[in-house]
Amino acid sequence: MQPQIIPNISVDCVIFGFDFETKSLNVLLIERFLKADEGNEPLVNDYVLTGYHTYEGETLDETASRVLKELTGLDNLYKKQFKVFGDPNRLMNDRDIIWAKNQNFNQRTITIAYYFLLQTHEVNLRNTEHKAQWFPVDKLPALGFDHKAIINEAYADLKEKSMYKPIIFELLPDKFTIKELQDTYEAILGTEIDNRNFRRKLITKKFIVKLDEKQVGISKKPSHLFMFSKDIYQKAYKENYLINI
Amino acid sequence: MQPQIIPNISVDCVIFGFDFETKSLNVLLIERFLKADEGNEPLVNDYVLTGYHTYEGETLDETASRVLKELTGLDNLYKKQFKVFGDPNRLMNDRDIIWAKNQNFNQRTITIAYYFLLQTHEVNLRNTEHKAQWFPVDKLPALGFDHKAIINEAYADLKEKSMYKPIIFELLPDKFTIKELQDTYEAILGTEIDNRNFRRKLITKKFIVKLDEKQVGISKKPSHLFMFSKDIYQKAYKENYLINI
DNA sequence: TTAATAAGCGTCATATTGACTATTATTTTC
DNA sequence: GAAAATAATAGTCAATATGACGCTTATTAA
Repeated sequence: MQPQIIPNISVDCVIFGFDFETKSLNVLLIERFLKADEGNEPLVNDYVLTGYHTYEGETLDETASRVLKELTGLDNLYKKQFKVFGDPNRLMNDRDIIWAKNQNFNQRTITIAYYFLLQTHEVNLRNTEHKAQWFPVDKLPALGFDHKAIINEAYADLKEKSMYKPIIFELLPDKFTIKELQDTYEAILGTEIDNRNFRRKLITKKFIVKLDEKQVGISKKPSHLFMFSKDIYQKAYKENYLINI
Repeated sequence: MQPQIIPNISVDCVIFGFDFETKSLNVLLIERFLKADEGNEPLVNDYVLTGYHTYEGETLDETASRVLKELTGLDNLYKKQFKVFGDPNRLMNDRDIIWAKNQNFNQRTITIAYYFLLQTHEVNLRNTEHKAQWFPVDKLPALGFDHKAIINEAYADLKEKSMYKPIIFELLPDKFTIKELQDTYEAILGTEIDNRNFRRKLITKKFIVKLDEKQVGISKKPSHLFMFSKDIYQKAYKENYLINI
């Protein structure tokens, strides 16, 4: 028996993936398609975030994790509930009205938006029944509902947090090079960073731990691998309130 | 005619006020009271945040502003939607069940939590029809529902933001002394700060503007007054992405 | 063997910080 | 009206961090 959904409350998930090939911060979107009656243009043909209604008896965090798992098969990713979108007319552009009519929903719906962080290669797109695809966060396709706004707010939050919290490591593999770390920062912040100063600054942090390993299978000089120690970070910053406005 | 409420969605407001007399960050709470049938102990006698259901046709931000205005008469304060509380059993302790029965609501309700920032003396408590009262954020009374958790999350968010954003000025009068600014930081962060280093650090910021005015009606050496220039701040930080983990 | 390339080390001037000492401008008290 | 008390404000000094660079080294491809 299907669990009962709460019709006016949903969760939408912005799935951010960092792609090390293209050094691009991407968002995972699914296709929304509705064929026209005759041989005309499709009525709806755009992309949306993955999301679904909350079930009775389920927490919002559980809804978000369930929705993520259904699309990607993944669990235990960094998850952040960052904002609620509840404007009365948030589902009111033309395509959305056609879509809503087709899907038989017409109530005002409030959506709790989450974002998740991972690397694009962690997701096997062929496994998904939806047509899911990665898009660079700065080259998004036409989006349904208010999902463009949701993505932009998620990105703004991620950008801000990445400047003062070690959230960026959620986008990196466990073992990474300083250059990869820098690439990720540059992609998120949209800036160029001097490589030598960046190295110095990061390598001197105690929570960036140098491993006894080097990159393999790389042409050019192979780089050392590092890891992020959450433990050391938390110990160091527990009692350390600094004003930095 | 009354607007229609959305029964399973509400907004709760954490109203933070800084009290310069006691140098304490306070929260404005309203009394929740339900008399017992006989001369017994009251059935419910604790405090809650102010909050109410969203109306159809109203944005969540509008709900929050409306609720704030009803309690305090105030408008245009700093407002932050910081988290949603939607656990299925969030209203399930004994007193809450009694209260819910008395008020005829029993549905799962999801609440969107906001916090507001102001100075305690801006609110005239005698004007309010509810029994509203300020409590220091670290000395809260017995609270109904999950409101203790909501306040703690709001405080954690405020604390974090105050370290890297100029949010603290929302708790201060337009014209303030450096000592008042320091007191506010110390109260929020719960730390002691060296007065001389703090002065130097803040006074050298271009967005802290020294006025041609001094405190009046004070014994001891009167201090200069300063103001915060949002304009200067925003211009300076628009293009200035710094990693500070 | 050499060229090419990215990794990684070093330098220098300037700015910021943390920990203190000292001075100044007020009001209250004697 | 002088002295004491108190808070505001200025200044010092060593250590550390930053921004803007130049240079060396390890590796693979040619």
